[in-house]
Amino acid sequence: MTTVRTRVAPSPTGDPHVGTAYIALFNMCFARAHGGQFLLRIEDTDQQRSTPESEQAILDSLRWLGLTWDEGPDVGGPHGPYRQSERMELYGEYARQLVEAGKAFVCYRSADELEQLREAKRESGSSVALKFSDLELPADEVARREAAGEPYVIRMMVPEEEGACAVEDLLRGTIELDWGMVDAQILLKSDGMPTYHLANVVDDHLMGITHVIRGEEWINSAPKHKLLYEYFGWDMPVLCHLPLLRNPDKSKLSKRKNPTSILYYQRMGFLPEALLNYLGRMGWSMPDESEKFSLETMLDNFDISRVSLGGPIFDVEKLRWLNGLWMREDLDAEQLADRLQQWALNRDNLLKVLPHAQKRMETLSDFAPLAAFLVSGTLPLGEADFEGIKGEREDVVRGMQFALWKLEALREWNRDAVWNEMKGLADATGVKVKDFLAPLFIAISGSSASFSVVDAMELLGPDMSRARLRHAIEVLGGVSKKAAKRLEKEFAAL
RNA sequence: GUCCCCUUCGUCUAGUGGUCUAGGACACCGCCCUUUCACGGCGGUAACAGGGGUUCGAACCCCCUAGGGGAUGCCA
Repeated sequence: MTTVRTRVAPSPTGDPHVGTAYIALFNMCFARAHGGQFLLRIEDTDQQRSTPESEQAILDSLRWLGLTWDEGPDVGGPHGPYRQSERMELYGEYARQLVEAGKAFVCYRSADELEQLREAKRESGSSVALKFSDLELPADEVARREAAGEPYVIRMMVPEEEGACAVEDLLRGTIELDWGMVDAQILLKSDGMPTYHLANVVDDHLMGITHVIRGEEWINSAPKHKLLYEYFGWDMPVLCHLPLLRNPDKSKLSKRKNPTSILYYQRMGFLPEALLNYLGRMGWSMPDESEKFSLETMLDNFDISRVSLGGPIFDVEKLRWLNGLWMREDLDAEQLADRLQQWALNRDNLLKVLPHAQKRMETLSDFAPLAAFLVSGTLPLGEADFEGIKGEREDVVRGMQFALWKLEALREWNRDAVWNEMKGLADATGVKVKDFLAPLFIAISGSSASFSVVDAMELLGPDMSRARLRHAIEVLGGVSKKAAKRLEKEFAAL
């Protein structure tokens, strides 16, 4: 039986990434096309990242898109069968098993030492991979550190002699990777949790995974995984690496340069079926090259060999066109009315907005212009909109860029948290809060007369708020690469 | 730096040795429809990264070069 799974890693801010949905979609299609199972696995070896909320957000987003998965031995998530302590025990056991078999070793090296070792390797011009022979400490030193209770990790043994590891990829054929580039990968971190590499191999074995379909960024670690399968004596699943979604500048799709959160597209008013359809067109085509197709149609026609290997650029323009097609062709007026209500014009949403609007209304009709910015996507801003703002343009842009960076790092999105960040920035840069907020007003609401900007940001949510700031910065001429570097330094110094 | 992957219009792609003076879609431009704007219809501009092979024949196979991306973490 074909069994595939997608590993879902929550981002630090909990945004469900379109790249995750992309990989999940292809996993699901592959599994279904082979009459197999499609499982989801939430990655939670890092407790900092993975909270019940961030896990839930991702599952909800995937469900919103219309993806479905099977209940496997472990689908992860906040109520998954393995909790942290159990996971520690499980992976710890496998790691110790390898140590006993001489396939892994305990390493007491400190971060500083590692830094020095790598530096020395770099200077000597040889490859930078750290092997057992580089890391090995004299027995008495090991004993000393052990007695002192110093933290240690478990690393895997890797071949030290010249040679290459041949890895089979479903789409690319055989790939040869030099062992010289592979270092003694940490399997178990000093906190007792496994790294991706160990968890990945162990989980996949336990889940009975037969095919691994993942992003191209994993090709280089395939030798480690292959070796682990050999060490454990397990069958290795078939590997298949999908191309990476790209920004317009061709770099790996990142939120710094592009909205990447599914929530953003949701709030922007894209239909889930259109977004999924678009993702299905990234690197893949229907046999008849049709542009618009449902998930069901994709499933019926799925053939992994129709994946093209060049990294596709995520083009919002084409997504918009496709979304328009879906709205025109697949929804009648009744259904469109329902969609609009679900999307924003529902009672809950109105009740959230009204407390801010009511004071500013004299007639019911005042509502629409007042709230328009909340149901808009990208605001039609121009440089002229910022003319009334005090200060040099350069300083205004800097302030907004700083605000954007602060907001990108913000874990919890609410009025007070946003306010604290903004107030903190204003104080740190020696600008009056009022003046600091003025351009943000324009960026967020398109006008200087509106709800308090922090209230507006709370209502708008993190993704749309950040996107508007980004847009405003662009409108004001943007930040060049050089300037960005300088600003980053200044920002770090705050 | 080193290793790996990738390379067809600006973008998404079709193409798996002859049917390719390279097809479709988005975007752009023009025309038609229309009281406006959209939608829709019709048409247009626009690509095989470069160089060597192999072959009767190469977008397709091989090699080199270039460009892009990724990896090089106690992140995934």
